[in-house]
Amino acid sequence: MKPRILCIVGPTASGKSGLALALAKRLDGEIVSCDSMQVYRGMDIGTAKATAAEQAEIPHHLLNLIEPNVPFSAADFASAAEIAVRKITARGKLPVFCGGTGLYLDSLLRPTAYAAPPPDPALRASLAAKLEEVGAQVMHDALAALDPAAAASIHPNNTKRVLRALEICISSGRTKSELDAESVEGDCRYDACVLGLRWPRELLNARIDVRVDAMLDEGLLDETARLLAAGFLAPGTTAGQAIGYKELVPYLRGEEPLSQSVERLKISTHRYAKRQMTWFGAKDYVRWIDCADRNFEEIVNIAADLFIRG
RNA sequence: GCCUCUGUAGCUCAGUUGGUAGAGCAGGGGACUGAAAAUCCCCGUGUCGUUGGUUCGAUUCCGACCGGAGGCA
Repeated sequence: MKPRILCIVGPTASGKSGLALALAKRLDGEIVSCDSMQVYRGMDIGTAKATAAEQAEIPHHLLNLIEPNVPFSAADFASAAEIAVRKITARGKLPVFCGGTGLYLDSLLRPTAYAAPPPDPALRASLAAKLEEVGAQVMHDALAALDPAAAASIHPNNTKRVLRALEICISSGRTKSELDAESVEGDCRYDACVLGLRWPRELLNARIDVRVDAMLDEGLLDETARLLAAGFLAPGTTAGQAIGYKELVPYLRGEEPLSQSVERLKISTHRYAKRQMTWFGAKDYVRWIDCADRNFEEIVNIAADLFIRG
């Protein structure tokens, strides 16, 4: 018998955290964050991390695991999440996953999809150097020679993926497309109920704008300045790619007015939300709840009902 | 008041030696199998400020007018 888990997904600012908290209370659960940025310490306001008060009410897992300059991957998430689920279910509680990092949830729901070898930092660095030297097209041609199927599905400009596929071929001696073919749908260790929160685009963007302003009121600029001073916002670092910080750096450096930085932050977040909707929208394991014209109580009831009925 | 520059996509601007126009950003759609808040792909008709004139044909040249910026008084 697979353990049951509940997962709340959706774009940023869709209300996942509030819903997860309410459901955890109602269903006797504990929350597991499914968010690539909330694992980092010191990134609180900008990642909309659960507050201390919320964490005191309901236990939260997978927050504040590491410093912002430490790499973390989907597979790291999957193994940490399995440990968290074991602990939670051992106490007789329900694991309630909550977060917008689709790849991380995928790594949990489809574990064999991550059977490829882990990243090899030295190999990765040498491939990156090679890319600098010969250009994207030559790297893509090299992949086409080793793994034509993978090359056909990856655009030459998408160098991150081209390099990852090359890395898999070189370090495992097998092709990425072979390994992909071995991954099976429905191999999840859990009996997962995945609920997605959906909003019309304009309403969601308006919610995002309100939330960005609220984050600024809560001290996002100070938080950003702290990360900047600690050297965590350099391009290429993990924190340096988090939305909510990199957009404010030009203002903190005196290069542009605050209003302009804030505008860019809102726009980046709109675009991010759109990518999340595209990702989750393509997943057939998500059951959607339309949030427009419904109050919080109704949404909680609908979600609880969907979970209880299975 | 006079002179100069300027008015082209939601924004910033290219451009057409006269044959009705294209980039970046924004916006829309999509992909994603160990970096994912990342990375990448596709999508551009807009009274070319208004109005007369020249012309087979004007957004392009000329005039007037209306905005905007600067200069001289």
